[in-house]
Amino acid sequence: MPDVNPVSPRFARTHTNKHQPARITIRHVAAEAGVSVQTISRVINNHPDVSDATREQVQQIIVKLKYRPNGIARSLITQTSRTLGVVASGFQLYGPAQLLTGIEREATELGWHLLLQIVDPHKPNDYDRVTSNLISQNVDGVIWAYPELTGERERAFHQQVQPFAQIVFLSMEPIRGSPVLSIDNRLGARLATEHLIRRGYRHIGLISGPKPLWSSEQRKLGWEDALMAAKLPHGPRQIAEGDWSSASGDAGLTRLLHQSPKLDAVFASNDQMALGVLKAAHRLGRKVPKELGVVGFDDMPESAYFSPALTTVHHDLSQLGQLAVRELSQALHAAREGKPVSAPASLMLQPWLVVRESA
Amino acid sequence: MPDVNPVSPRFARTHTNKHQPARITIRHVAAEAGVSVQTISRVINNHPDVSDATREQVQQIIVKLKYRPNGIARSLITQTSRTLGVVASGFQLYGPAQLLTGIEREATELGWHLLLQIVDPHKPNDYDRVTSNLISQNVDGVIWAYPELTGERERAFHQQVQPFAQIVFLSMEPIRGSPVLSIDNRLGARLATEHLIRRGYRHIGLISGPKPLWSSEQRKLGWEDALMAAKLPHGPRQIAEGDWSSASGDAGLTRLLHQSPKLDAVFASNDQMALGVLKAAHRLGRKVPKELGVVGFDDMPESAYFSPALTTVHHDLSQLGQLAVRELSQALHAAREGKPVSAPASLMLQPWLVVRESA
DNA sequence: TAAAATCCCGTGAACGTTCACAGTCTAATC
DNA sequence: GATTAGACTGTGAACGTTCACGGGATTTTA
Repeated sequence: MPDVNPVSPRFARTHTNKHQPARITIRHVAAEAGVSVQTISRVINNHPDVSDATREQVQQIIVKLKYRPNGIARSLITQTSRTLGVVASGFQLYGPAQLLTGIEREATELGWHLLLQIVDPHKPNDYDRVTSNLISQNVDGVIWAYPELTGERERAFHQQVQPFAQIVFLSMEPIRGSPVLSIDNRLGARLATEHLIRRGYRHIGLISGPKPLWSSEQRKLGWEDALMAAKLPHGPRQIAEGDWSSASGDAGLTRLLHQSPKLDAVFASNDQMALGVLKAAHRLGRKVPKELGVVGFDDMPESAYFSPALTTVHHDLSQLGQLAVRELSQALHAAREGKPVSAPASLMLQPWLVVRESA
Repeated sequence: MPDVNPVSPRFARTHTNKHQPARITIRHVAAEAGVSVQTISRVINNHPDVSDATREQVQQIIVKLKYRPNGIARSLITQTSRTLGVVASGFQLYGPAQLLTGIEREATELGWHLLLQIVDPHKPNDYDRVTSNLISQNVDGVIWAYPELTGERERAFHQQVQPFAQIVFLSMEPIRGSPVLSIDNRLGARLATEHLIRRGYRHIGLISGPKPLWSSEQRKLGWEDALMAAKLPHGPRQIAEGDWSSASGDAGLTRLLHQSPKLDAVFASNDQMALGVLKAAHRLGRKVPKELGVVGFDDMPESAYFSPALTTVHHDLSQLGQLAVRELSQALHAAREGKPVSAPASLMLQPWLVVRESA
């Protein structure tokens, strides 16, 4: 625990609410302009039924008084908060961070606010809390970016939230009645493994992600697909489960080489674990790529600067996030205008292989 | 002109949400329980003046009807949204992602919602948009985590938002009237550089972060501090400006060695650029640490797995984020209860050096 | 020229909750 | 037995906005 040394002796700024100036409301503006509140409302919402002269004058007064419409009051009456809920697992890892970046960018672009809800998988009640929060805050739509394998919780969530908000699921198995957008993890893993096979490697191990995640499972399946097609071995002794961290990649390769010494290549389910693999290989004296082929998954910007530069699978999670917001936004606007709403479509983005030095 | 965001370009509110079941309100619960709405309100807010029998019965009905209080209506009357605004630059880089992780964790822990506002430094009007959004959404407090050097925009923001919300600034120069929490970047950089000096390196270059950022500037100053104290050279030819990316670290070292061939060590202002430096050194045939000492800044989890393992400066931005939320939360609660509020204190967290193989 | 349409603006209600206050009933006190 | 205190519950207003509707003045159409 680092020490926390106060730099200045506490700003003693007595901050009593009494000094806070009263908030400027639409009524103040109306009074100042000598018109009704409804007219002000029409101006700030760009409704046509206002004369140019009045509009001009009102706008000046708005600037002068520094009036800002109260979004809360507006939400209450319009029954829409212009907010999207995002359920995610945090953004420390590269993938989730990319995803959120894309979501965030597109959301501000299209004028949506974001209500972030991070789920702690270790707390069993966290799903309830998240569900409650989203409903309480009247979100118009939800992006579920927390991909568990079972789908049970997702279905429960879906059932509870669906009446209030449109939902888009990200990176998980298909769910009845709601669209799912995702990367084709299975294809990506297959491409990676096929590349290793083409390069002549014959005993190809897998460092998988955490078991309960759908993306982990899919990448494992892709690895199996390739090995089965090539009639190469793919038993449980060739698999080590990691947790996405470099440390787990290092430990994984160590264990794998111990279990099956003939191993000559590894597909790591993300780049950070691949980095751990490179490190372990170096320590154990296995030259990459000569004696050990390594392929990762993610294509983080850093991967090109590993030694040796990492061959990996590129995918664009930021784009996936953008698409999710766009689809959701379109569906919501359509719903608002009473159009027959076609829910957002499911889709899968295709990853591709980036060949560098490690295989 | 403040951004007066319209709710939507004229929508025909057919409002035939025929498919959507009407929302369950506090009135439904009251009717079902045969009591007044006020009693329901008291139950959901844990007010004491309710008999145990009534409370029990009401709670059952709440569960039965799946009633969720409408946070928007509540915010309107209580004049508090239980929301903190976070102004940041995105979370693609390690530092900001760590910071947001800490903020996020502590916020959910203490029951605050987060309204994320990402500023695009290239759009000049983005500050106005962010300010408007924060005020419109009635945030109770703001964490400003976007550290520019000038402080001009921050001061303008401070002036506009201060009447409505308590503000905490992160990682920037002190601002009159609001607390600033930060890492001691200057100290960290000095520690890094002093270590290089102790190890016998004499021509020590700097890969800096982007100019306009306060943290970049501070790290540069720390580097200068150490070199000046040791009476070693520290001219502009020893500095290359990067953009935090590995690519810029690579390019930076290349340029630096070109400008001053006697260079025998580099302090990179973050670990990702340090990775680029390691790569460039490898390509140019300079052995690390023998012929070139390298120290980074951040201590990302991956840095221990670089080759060679990176000597770097450790700091805990996640903790900084947590502290920011905690301070803010305390100040806001005190203010709510009408106590004389001492605004959150400014403080600086101390980083420390982690010695590995690269220096 | 009368009727209809258009433009512009205002009025009262509503969204779903909490606040301030006013009550009623029972138990305790003098 | 009257008074007081305490426990519990209800009433009407308010938060700041938009909605549905109404209506007068002006212009267009029949």
